Amino acid sequence: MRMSKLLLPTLREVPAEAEISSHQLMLRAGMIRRLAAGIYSYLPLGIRTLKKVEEIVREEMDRAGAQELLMPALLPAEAYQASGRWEVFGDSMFRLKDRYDRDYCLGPTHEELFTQTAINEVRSYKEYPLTLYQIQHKYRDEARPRFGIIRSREFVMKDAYSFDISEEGLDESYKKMYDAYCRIFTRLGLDFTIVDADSGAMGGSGSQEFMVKSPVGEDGIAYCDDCGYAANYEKAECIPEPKQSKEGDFDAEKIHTPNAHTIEELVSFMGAEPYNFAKTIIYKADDKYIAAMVRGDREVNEVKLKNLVGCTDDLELAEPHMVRELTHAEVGFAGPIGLEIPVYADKEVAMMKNFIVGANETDYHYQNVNINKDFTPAVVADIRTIEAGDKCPKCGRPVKTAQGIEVGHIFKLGTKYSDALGLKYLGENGEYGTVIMGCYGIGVTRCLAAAIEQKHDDNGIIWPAAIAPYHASVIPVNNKNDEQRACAEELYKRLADRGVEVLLDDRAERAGVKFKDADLIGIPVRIVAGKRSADKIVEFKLRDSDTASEVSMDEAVEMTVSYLKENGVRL
RNA sequence: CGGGAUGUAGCGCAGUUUGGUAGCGCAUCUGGUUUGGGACCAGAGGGCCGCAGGUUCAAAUCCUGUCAUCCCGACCA
Repeated sequence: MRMSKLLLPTLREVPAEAEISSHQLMLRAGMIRRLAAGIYSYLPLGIRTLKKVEEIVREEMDRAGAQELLMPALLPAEAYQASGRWEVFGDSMFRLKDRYDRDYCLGPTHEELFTQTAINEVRSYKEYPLTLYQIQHKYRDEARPRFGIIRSREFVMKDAYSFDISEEGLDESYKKMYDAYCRIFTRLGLDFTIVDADSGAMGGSGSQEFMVKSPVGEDGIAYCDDCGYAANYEKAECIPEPKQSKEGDFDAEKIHTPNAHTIEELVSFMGAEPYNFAKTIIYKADDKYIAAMVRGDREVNEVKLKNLVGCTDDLELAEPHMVRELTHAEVGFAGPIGLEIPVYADKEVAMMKNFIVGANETDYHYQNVNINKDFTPAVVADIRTIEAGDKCPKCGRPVKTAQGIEVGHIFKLGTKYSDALGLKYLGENGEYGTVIMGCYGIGVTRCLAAAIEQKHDDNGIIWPAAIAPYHASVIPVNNKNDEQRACAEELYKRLADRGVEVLLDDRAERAGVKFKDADLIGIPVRIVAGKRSADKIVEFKLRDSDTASEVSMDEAVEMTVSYLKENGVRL
């Protein structure tokens, strides 16, 4: 491709709308443009990269035995009404009506449609197992789109669904997808971590997420370098770690703590440590109210608590007026003693002695409180969020924590949708059985952002060769110099003949501009035709390296080809 | 949905406090000089100052409303 003809509107300055590196760089590199909040157009460079990711996903899904099909993105309401998700999705579903006032939506995910397809098209046990997938646009009216294409309202997802007639079959289908995902993300050049994830209200017997570690990731993960354990915060089991308590038998004693609402304020007011306190937090779980207790230096994990309580709808902090009504005190002075709602205490709280809690009276706390003497929790369980340095639940060594971008999620669904929609197979003895499903997603567009977040520098993107929009860039330093131009043209042709996707920067720009753009858009190989062009000596440089070498044109071609092949490019 | 911020040329911003001809840098176009890391000189084009009301002789500027965008939080199969 001649860059003089390429629609490549690079930006020198960082658009004000972009906060994180990948978003800034995708805008500056002329890959995407924002049309509305969370809705993006893909310019030539962007769609080129996106297609490369899609193609790798497609190849590996096909290799794993999955079959591609394509569902509509525009869906009638009935598709979701039978499963109940027309209501469940709530505001996050884009809804619309046709001219006859019938309800439609833009598909946020397609479990129902694939299940329905199996119902319509498959009858016999002989036709299972079956795994189907599509690469399709998804629509979710996110409460808060952000970070460019990392959380957008329209995005490309590969979603696959497996159908089996036994649990063992599901395990096999799941494993195939797991392996395919490993190959996909490896080929994409992503450094990923697989974590155990919460199955949550979906039930099911297992779920894992593929994460790219990044400070801008929206999910917290805990991992252990020693034994390989990895889980997201919702799933990571916390091993209680007793902290030194005040020993001895004391009676609970009310103390005056004016204006001390938070642990920090209490710590400075009383001169105690955060772990001498137990926080009591009032939650609203569906229509009930409950109290959660964790040690003062810990945080409640709301997903764990939600699963424990078994609430189906939302678990959220209680409104301040309800806190006042339930505790008879201002927010910040809640405690377990005399509280009339169930208390869910973290395991660590159960190990504490003579600790400090709110007194359910404004400006008062109790000290020397002891569990089962001064109050009895309804449930003792793991409800806190794991922290760096906590014991690894598998090997006991300290875990590390990181933020991760979720690029893939695989899930054993079980029979949730086949039960709801009536997906059965006819078995070999004429009996009916319920089909067991799995679902498997990859955030295709998100992978682009993850790759950029993972590898870039001050000058721009550093693409993994396998998904770079072009493999190589040939730059004649001075476009008006006939020898340089001829050398670049020849190199351009020879690389293209070898199957290399090559850009020729034939623009009437100064060398500096061409170098800056090549770096910004992250082309892996750069070959410069400069002063020695007459002798067919050119400069070879990799984007991911700061050294350049002068080589013959022949060598430059071979070096390019072998570099690309070594990095997963099929020429 | 709660909190905060911002809307002025394609992009980045100043101007708003104290109302009085709409500016700067980059980008774009023309001519010339340059040519190995975002050149220089000269010239040119480009604006419903987010939108709608209101106050005023006069509104980018003051008032009211509204819309949009971004950030923090809540939410996220």
